Amino acid sequence: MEALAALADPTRRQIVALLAAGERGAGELAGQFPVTRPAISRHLRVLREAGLVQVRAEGQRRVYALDPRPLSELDAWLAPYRRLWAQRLDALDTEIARGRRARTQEDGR
Amino acid sequence: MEALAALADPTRRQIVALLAAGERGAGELAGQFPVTRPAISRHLRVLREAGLVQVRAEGQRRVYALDPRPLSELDAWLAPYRRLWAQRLDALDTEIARGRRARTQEDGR
DNA sequence: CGCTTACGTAAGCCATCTGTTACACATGAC
DNA sequence: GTCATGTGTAACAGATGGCTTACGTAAGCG
Repeated sequence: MEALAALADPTRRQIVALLAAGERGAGELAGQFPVTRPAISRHLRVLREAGLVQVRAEGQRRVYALDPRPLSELDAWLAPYRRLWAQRLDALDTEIARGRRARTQEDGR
Repeated sequence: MEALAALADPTRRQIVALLAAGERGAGELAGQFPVTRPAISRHLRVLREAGLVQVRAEGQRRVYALDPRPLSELDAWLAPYRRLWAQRLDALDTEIARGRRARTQEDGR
């Protein structure tokens, strides 16, 4: 789950979102953000090391592409928790009622 | 997506995993980790501020419970990307073959 | 009332992260 | 070759993060 650390940064999430729409060159990406190009270069490095993006050289340009596999891993990590909110949505009223009843008894309120 | 930053830390992910199995007191949680209790207290604070856990006082104990809503948000954030790896799984063989041709000349499967 | 238990918080230390400016180094145009 | 273009890296400053050792505080017990 190294991807989580990479995705913790908002700029990197935006980069990922941009790349989801298609490949882009490094400079082209950098132009979308209010920070300097080296800063974006670093972000790209982090994303690369997390396996979230892949680069290929195209002449003097570096073209970045999203690699969705770590996102898929994240999805898998999330899977076991899904029943928690599914349950909550399915039986919202009863869950809340049950919880409130239990609390009320305990608190004596 | 503040939850992503909270979940970037492995200890906090473990806490979340523990709480997925049921509520626990702060000390009980701290006992599961090789760090000191104040460190866990801080982690719990971060999780609380990210909305991932809720606390209730039970006498002098603080009982923590997982709140799955931020996880659900994370799931929603992830949703638009799902088509990417679904697509990729379809064409996995070709993708991998192309990527690895440089290293392995062997091509059995 | 003390004393213990179960916590949270404050202060300080060190590592890591993010940003900047300055620089190195290929690629392409001439 | 010379110069511009595209991009990564180095070095540094400032902020943030996580850990530890005190310390504060409220709930229970005698």
